[in-house]
Amino acid sequence: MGKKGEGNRQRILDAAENLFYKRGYNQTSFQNISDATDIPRGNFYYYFKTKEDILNAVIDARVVSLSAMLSNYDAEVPDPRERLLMFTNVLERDSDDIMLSGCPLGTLSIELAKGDTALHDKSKQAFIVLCKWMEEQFDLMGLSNADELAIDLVSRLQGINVMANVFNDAGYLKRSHIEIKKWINEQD
Amino acid sequence: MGKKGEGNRQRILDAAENLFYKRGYNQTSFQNISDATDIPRGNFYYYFKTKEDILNAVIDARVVSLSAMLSNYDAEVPDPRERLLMFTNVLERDSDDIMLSGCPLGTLSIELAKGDTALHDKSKQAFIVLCKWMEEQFDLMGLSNADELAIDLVSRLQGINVMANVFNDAGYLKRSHIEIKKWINEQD
DNA sequence: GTCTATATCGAGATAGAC
DNA sequence: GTCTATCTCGATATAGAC
Repeated sequence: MGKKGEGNRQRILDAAENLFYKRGYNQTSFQNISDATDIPRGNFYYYFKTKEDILNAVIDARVVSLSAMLSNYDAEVPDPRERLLMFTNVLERDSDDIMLSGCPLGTLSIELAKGDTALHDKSKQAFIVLCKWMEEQFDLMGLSNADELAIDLVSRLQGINVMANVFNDAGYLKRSHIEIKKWINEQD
Repeated sequence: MGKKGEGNRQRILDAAENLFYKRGYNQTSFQNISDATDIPRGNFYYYFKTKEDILNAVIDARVVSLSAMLSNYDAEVPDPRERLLMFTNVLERDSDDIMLSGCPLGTLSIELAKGDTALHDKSKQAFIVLCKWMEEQFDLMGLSNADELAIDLVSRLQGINVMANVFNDAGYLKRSHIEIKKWINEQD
């Protein structure tokens, strides 16, 4: 048999991650998560003390999965510039979701910035991981202002995601990704 | 004597505009607006049929005030490039609010994108006004791809605002505004 | 571990007195 | 026009049976 409970915990986490993204954290109810998992509301409290606990666990899971993805690039792709280009390509793959719901990291952090400070701070973690990784890549490319380039790249990507979300414009998204990749190739 | 009621309507609108920005639309209650205005909850329904009606009126007011601001630039500043630089300077003036609560237009649209479609569509209106105006300025500057430049500029500004909001970083905000103004001056 | 029933609260909205 | 009292609903959270 084994740990069936951990399976339930993971299912709650997966459903919450998706719903927090598609509906927003505050607009996602336990009922929504229950409907998506067929796990009754009351059962959630066996795995998580509060709704905030679920959010913290979701962010932890995101940090882990993002870190794993980036480590994978480090292992599979020798050239740091190629790694950055590959990251941009992944965003292209998710462009439908981004047009509908924006950037998973950005929209969550923006939502939480308007509420509790502790949750907003927590949401920064994924951004910090991403920025640090990009800084490493620019550093490996021998660029002196790697920290500024990293935040500039994330900033550009966030801007693109916001506009894609506001206007639901696929053409703009496609064009911008080309521009971003051009920009990455120009840095030296 | 005159229309005291319209004064109340305006006070509700002003308080709602501020609270929707600082707390988010969904996280702002009638009680919050009541506390801010000293107008009892029940009275709101004399001026607005629903909470969505208040939001629609807030967005209408923003469109009017943004249009007025831009028309004022058109009247006061002859050079279109100077107008764009002046717009950027205004954002600099609001940088404390942006670090705390993000871009008033962007964060609202992002929040509404996760819910009702009609409200999200409504929230685009301010963006459309802004993009059109910027397009006009680039057009007056004799640039052929004015439409793309306009959305690129808004995109860059949105990215900056997101990062400033996520990281509460004043230094980044200041540096980015310089870069943006450099970019505006480079376009020809 | 799992599930049902329920407590408690605050939300948007309404009715009607003044 | 203004204000109070109240309705209804859905939210998070808890208690306790199985």
